[in-house]
Amino acid sequence: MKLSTRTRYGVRLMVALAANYGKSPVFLKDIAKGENISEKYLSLIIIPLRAVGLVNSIRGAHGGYNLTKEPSQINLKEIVDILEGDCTLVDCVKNPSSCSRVPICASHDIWAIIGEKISETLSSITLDMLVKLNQEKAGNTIMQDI
Amino acid sequence: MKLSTRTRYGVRLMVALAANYGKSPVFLKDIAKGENISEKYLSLIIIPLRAVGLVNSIRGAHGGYNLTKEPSQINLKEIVDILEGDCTLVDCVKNPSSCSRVPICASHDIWAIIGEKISETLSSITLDMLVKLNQEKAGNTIMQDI
DNA sequence: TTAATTACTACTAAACCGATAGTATCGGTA
DNA sequence: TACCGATACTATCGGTTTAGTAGTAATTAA
Repeated sequence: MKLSTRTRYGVRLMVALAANYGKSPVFLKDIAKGENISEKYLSLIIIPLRAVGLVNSIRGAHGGYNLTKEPSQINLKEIVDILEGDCTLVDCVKNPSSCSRVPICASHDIWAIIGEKISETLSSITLDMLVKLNQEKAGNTIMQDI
Repeated sequence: MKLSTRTRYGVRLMVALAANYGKSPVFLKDIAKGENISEKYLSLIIIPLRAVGLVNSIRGAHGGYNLTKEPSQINLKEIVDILEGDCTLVDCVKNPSSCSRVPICASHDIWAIIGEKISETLSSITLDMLVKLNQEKAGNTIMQDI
């Protein structure tokens, strides 16, 4: 039940974009450096995020990426759904016809309930919350350093 | 973030054992037939469940398996923890030293919170609840058939 | 025209996963 | 004691997925 590296990186990428919201476009190169992630790999991860309209890209010199919406209007479920496929723990929740046991299987119902809980929690967390949390943690770290 | 087949099968295995609690030991062969799962594969899955003391085994002719506790005393988190390793979405929650970014990473905190939610929900669901739910679903199916 | 940047396609090495196979061991029973 | 039915253990395998790399094309500001 682990999240893929793709999703983890994708969330950090989106948080980095959120931290820059309202400013000029960000180069993927800079995010890659800041997050210590391969730029090439990030450039693959951002494709579906752009395709679905969460991210806007500008090609060419002085190009870069921007969020298309305010960070408070983008929640984690949107990102996980895109990068992970969905927020369910078993295939038969999203696609009941994939298993003939669904009508008689109690576990199916349980996995569906837990998937709902996960979705609710992810939906309630927006990018601006993550940006703030990052700032707080950075502040605490500095305080600790002093 | 999908559950492994191992975990899904393991839960169904435990529910089948729970449905038989208090009776004579069950042959894995019979559970395999009832759940339509390879007996050999189930025999691998049950090893860690036995090792941790959730299941008791009797070898030899007329052997079989039994739960060691009442179904109401066994919850899903125990089973998932054993078969899946843990109930966390990312490694750095269970093992913070696996990532140097943990002290400054907001996503880490978020994944930890969601993992907590999942754990709580799994803990609240016991095997006897699943047995009852199975019985209800079986009843409904029969009603539909008539 | 050049340099910087995104866009796209292909590939690969390694890990993981579901499952199978075969043998060993145990224990009740005839 | 010999046999049969069951669990216990170890090894292996093929397929899929995953994380990541490589190279080239397209775009645009200067």
